[in-house]
Amino acid sequence: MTTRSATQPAGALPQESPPDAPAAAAEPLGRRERKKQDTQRRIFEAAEDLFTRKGYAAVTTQEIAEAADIGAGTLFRYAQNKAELLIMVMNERLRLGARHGLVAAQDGASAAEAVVALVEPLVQAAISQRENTTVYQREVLFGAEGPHRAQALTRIRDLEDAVATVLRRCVDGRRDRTDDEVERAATAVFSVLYLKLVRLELRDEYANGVQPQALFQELRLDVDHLIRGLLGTGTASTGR
Amino acid sequence: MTTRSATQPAGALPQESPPDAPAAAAEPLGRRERKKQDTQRRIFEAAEDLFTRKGYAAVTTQEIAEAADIGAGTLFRYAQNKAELLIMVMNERLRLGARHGLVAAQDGASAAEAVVALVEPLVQAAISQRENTTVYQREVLFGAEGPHRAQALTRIRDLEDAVATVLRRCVDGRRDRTDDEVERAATAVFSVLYLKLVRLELRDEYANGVQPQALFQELRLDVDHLIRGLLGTGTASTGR
DNA sequence: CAGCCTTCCGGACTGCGCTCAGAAATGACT
DNA sequence: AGTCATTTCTGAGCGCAGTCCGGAAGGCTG
Repeated sequence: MTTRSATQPAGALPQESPPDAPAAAAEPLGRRERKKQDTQRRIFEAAEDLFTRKGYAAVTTQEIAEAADIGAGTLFRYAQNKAELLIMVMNERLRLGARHGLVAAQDGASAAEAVVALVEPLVQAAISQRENTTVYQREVLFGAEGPHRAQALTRIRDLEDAVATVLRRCVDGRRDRTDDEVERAATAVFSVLYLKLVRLELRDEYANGVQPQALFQELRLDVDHLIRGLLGTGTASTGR
Repeated sequence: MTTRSATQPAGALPQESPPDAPAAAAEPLGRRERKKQDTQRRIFEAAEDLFTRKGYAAVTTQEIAEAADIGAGTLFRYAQNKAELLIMVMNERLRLGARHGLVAAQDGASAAEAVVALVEPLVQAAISQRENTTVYQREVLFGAEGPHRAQALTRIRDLEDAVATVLRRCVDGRRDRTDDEVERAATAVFSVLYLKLVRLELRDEYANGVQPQALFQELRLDVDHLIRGLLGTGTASTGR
């Protein structure tokens, strides 16, 4: 009763070019499959363009369907709902930023900087596309199930793991903390960052135009404090 | 362009019986005002009943209007949107639980227990009315502006302050932490609690039927770790 | 009570996300 | 090519949140 079994519409996301497909001929895609992928691509491009230009709320699913040159009903065979279209687009955007984040985290001077570097793509998105990012977070947290949302959740979990890794580097050699403690701390760090971002986005009710620099500084401070707590006082400024 | 000035529909919430109204006669309410308050009350009761019995999604604004015996359009002169109706109801429910929470926090054995006691009403609501609570949190975080949501935000802020107070009691005498540090810690504690709650509510996708006991235990552990961090290692089990 | 202004009410209406029953396309098999 | 089963597409239609404007009802003054 619950659930979609393994019958998800599958693909749907701009594939990470699988190095080599299993045995079967390299190009045995029937007309059907090709058409489907093409439609998928057109939908993605239409959604990306419209959402970016006009913002989530101002875009209707009709518009997207028309821009993708398909019927209004067809759209919903490729996405469970409007929100999933945005999640799809944002996932891709964040994926592109993620690599940079991971690299930056490697040579972040302090642990705090490393952690902040990890979430930088999200922060950048939050600054440059406030509305879409807000909706993205809302829907990832509270939206209906769907393949793209599931992927977003996976990405979040990965981010958390990455934070844990950074923290583990800090802890190593200092005093032995259990893995449990480190993971708890990672969750704490991430929770604070995430909610801070959300609050910030909502702040346009109070003050508009956030200073990116100030924001990053803020985040770094918060993380620093948390890490200091984890290490049991003392400065955390020498990360790795 | 932004905004509602001070022209909010005012009242709207089951008043905390103001001890004595300013000078002007005790009962100078014109028929109009009386009718308005009555309508307000009927809307509140209708919304409370329907949301509780059927759950947010299954209730239509039409239904509420009919149950309150008013026109469909009239409803929206008393609430900005459907979500505000739920927020209104939940605010009241949480307000009733809040007092108990504050008392429990006073004589909580450990600081962790005190903090958990503060959020107990929310947790209880989350357990007994999962759907409504989820919507409540979603709308408080991401919903459109409105008087009831504003009040919910205030309540959240108060809760955070209460947490800070508890923490301050812990810190007192141990080592001097700046207020800034304490407030940061309070925000951290609260963020973790809040997100944990949210995640838990969403977990019905994975596992249903949460054990209240286990949940509270979980929360207590988390808070304990955070406090230990703040205190700079050592047990935090002796709160006040 | 009579007139007038303001405030409030209500239900037809709009717009949008999403569905569904039927049409069309595709490919496998004669 | 012709038939048929299956997958995919489609757009008219539905339900619902929220709007709008014509009209009713309260409160004031004389």
